[in-house]
Amino acid sequence: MTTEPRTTRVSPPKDDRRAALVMAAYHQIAEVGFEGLRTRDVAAEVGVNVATLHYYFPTKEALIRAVLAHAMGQFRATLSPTGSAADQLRNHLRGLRQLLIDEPNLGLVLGELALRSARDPEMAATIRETNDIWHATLRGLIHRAVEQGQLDPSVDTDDVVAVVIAALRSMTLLPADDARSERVDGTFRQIERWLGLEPREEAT
Amino acid sequence: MTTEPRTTRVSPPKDDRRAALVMAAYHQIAEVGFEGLRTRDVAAEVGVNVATLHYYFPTKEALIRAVLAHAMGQFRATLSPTGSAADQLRNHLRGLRQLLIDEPNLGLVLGELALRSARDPEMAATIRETNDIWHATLRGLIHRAVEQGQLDPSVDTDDVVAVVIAALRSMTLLPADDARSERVDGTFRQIERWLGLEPREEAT
Amino acid sequence: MTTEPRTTRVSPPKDDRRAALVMAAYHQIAEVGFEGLRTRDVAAEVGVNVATLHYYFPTKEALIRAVLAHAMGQFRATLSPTGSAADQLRNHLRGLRQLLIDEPNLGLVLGELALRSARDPEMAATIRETNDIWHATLRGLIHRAVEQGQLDPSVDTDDVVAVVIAALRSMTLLPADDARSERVDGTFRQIERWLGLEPREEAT
Amino acid sequence: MTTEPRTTRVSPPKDDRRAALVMAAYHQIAEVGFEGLRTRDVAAEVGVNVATLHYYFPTKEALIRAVLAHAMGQFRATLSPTGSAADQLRNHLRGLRQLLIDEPNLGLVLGELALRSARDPEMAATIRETNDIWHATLRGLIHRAVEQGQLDPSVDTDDVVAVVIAALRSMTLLPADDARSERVDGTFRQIERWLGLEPREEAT
DNA sequence: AATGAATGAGAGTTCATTCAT
DNA sequence: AATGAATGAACTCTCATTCAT
Repeated sequence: MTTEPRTTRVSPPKDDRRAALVMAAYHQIAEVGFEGLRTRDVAAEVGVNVATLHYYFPTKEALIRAVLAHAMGQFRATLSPTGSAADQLRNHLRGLRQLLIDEPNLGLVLGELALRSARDPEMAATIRETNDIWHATLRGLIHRAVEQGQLDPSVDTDDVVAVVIAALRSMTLLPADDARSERVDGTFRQIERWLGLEPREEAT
Repeated sequence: MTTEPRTTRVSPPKDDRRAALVMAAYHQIAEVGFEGLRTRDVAAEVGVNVATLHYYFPTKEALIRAVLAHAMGQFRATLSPTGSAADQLRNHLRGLRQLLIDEPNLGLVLGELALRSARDPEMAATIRETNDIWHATLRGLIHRAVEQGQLDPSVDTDDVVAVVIAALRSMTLLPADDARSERVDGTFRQIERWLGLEPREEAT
Repeated sequence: MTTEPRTTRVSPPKDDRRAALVMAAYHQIAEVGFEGLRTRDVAAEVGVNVATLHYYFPTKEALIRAVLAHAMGQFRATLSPTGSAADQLRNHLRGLRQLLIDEPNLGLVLGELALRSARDPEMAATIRETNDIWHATLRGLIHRAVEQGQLDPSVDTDDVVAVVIAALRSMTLLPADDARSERVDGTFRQIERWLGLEPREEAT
Repeated sequence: MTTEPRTTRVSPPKDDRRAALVMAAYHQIAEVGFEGLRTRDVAAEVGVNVATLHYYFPTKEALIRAVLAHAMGQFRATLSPTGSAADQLRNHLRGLRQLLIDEPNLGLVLGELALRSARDPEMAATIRETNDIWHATLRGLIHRAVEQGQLDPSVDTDDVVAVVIAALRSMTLLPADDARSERVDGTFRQIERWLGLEPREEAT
C-alpha cells in the first residue's frame, strides 16, 4: 500500500507505460477473463488513472489487440530454429512445456483470445496466421527429420501433425488446472514417443 | 380484453420455460460468449420479460449453472457403453465427431465454461469430475480392448490416454474455425491409427 | 429536500413520467442550454434515477427530439384559426405575445433548438416545416384580410410577411433579456401599425 | 536534430498565435456550437498542443470571452458613420447584408453568444451594451434623416427602431438556413421600403 | 514558447436485480 | 406465472486543466 520512494528514476521513462499497461491487461485477463476485464483495474494495477490508459490506448479494444500481439509474440518465440531438425522438434516441445511452467497465465490468456476470435474476425485472422505457421513449421521439421533419417517415415503426414498440434493446443489454450500437471507431462512424453524422439528423463 | 382460458396445454406447460431459457442462454453464450451474455437477450430470445427469467433463475449465475449442466449432459452422452470394448472406443470417437458436427456450438460453450472454471471453483469441480470420468472410461476401454486382444498392449498406458484426451479436448473446447475441418478429420483418423483401430473410410 | 408524503397517489400513473421528463429537459435547456444539459439533472428534477430516464428515452438525443416536439406544439398552438382574417391575424400576434409572457423559457428553448438545427438535419427539417407553415399561414391571412377590405393592399406581399416573421422570430427565439420588454411591446405595436391593424391600448 | 534558428519571422510572431486561436474557436463554435466546442479541437485547428492554448488562455472561458470580443468587433464595424444620415442608414443595412454574405458563420456565432448570455451576466452585459449602441445609433440616424427631410417623420419613433432591429437581429443571430435567403433579401428590401429609403435594384 | 504525459471529475449508457401488480 | 417500471452500481470514454521539461 505504501508508495515506494521514487529516489531512483526507475519508473518508466517513455513507452514502458504502454508495455506496463499491456502486461497488466494480460494479467487481468488471466485473472478474471474478458468477462471481468475492467479498464479501471488495469490502470490501477499499473498505478495510473484510467484516463492515462486511454491516453495510450484510445479504446479498450485497442488494448486487447496489444495483449493479443504480446501473447502471440511469446508463443512464437518457441518456434525459433536451432540445431538439427529433430533437435528443433525436441526444442520446440520442451520450450513449449517450459513456457507453460514459466508463464502459467499464458494458457488462460490464449484460451480467452481463441474463444473471442470466434466473434472477432480481425483477431481470428491473427490467430489463424500464427496457427498456420505453427502447422507449417512442424510439418517441415518432421519432414526434414525423416529425410535426415532421424524419424520414422510413417510420422511424416498431415494427420500426425494435426494430432500433435491438437494435443499441444489443448495444453496451451486451456487451464492446466483440470488437466492435472502429471497428465500434461504424460502428454508431452507420449508425443515424443509417437514421433520417435526418445524421451529423455524429466528434470522438473 | 379477456384472454382465453389456458386450459389447452398449447404453450409450454411448466418447466419447458426453464429448459427454453437454458437453451437460449446456451445459444447466446455460443454467439457472444460470457463477455456478451445479457439476461435481457436470453429472455428476449424466448420471448419473455427479463423479470420472468428471474422468476425461474434467481440470479444470472444460477442460469449459467443450468447451462453447464446441460452442456455436460450432452457431452457425457457420448460415453454410453455399447458393444465390445474396441467398438465402444470407436463409437465414442465417432460419436464425439458427430456431436461436433451436429452441435457446432457445443465446442464454444464448453470452451467458455472451461475457461470460466479457472475462476469458479464450483464450476471447476463439475468439469473436473466429468473430465476424470472421461479419463477413467477411456483408460478402462483401452485396457479391456487390450485384454480382449483387440489392441496392441503398448497403448495401454496413462500417457496414451492423456494425449488422446488432450487432442480430443482441443477439438471439443475450441472454435473449429482455425483448426480447419480437414485437420479435425485428420486428428480423429490419426488417433484411431495410433490406437490401432483400423480407420474405416470416411463418409462425406 | 424532504420528500413529500405519497399519501394521495397524485404521482404520475403511466406516461406522465415521459411528459414529466420532457418538461424537465425543456426546463433544463432553458436554464443551462444544450451545453449544460445533463441527463442526470433532468432525471433528478423529476425525482427519478438516470436509468429511469433511459428507460423512457433510449438516448439523450431521443429526449431532445421529444423536447423539440413539445416546443413546436406550443408554438403552433398560436396559429389556430378563429374569427375573421384580420381578427385571426391580431389573435396570432397577441397569442404570441401572451405566450412569451406566460412561458418566458420558450424563447430560450426555441433559440437553442434553432441553433442546434444548423448541425442537425433532422431537427432542421422539423423546424423548417413549422417555419414554412408559419409563413404560409401569415401570407394567407393577410391576403384574405386584404380581400375582405380590412387591410391595405400594399401589405399583401412576400416581403412584408418576411419582415414581420423576422421580427417575430427575433422575439420568439432569443432571450428577451437584452431586447428589453418595452422594446418587445414596441415591436408588436409597430407591426400592427404597419400592417394596418389598429393597435388597441395595452393591458399588461 | 537541431531546429533552424527562428530568426526570420516566418512563423507568427507573438500574438498572431492568440488571434489564430480565437479565429479557430470562432470557427469551431460556428461548426459545432458551444455544446461541441473542445479546446483540443481548437488547438488542433491551429496546429498546436492543447497545453499551448492554455498558455495563451488560462481557461476555456477566457477563450470564449476573446471570441465574443472578436464577434462584437466584426459587427460594430457596420456601424461606422460615413455620408449623410440617410446614406449612413442605407450603408448600415447594406453593410449588414454584405457581412452576412461574406461571413456566414457570424450569425451562428452571434446566436450562440446571445443564447449563452442568458446564463452569463458578464457576457450579457457586453452584448446589451452593443445592442444599446445599435439602438441609439439607429434612432439617431433616423432622427437626423427626418430632420434633413430625407425620411418621413412617422418613422422617427422608438417602435420603428424596435421592429427594424428585431428583424435585423433575426437575420443576424440565427441560421439563415430556414429563413431561406430570398426571405432575407425580402426582409432587407421591405425594411428599406417602410423606412422610406428607396430600395435600389439588387446586384445578385 | 511549447509540449507530452497525466489526471479528477464527470458524461452517457448499461445491466442484473427488485417489486407492485 | 408474468410483467412494466424502476434503480444502484458500474462501465467506458471524455475533457479542461496541470506540470515537468
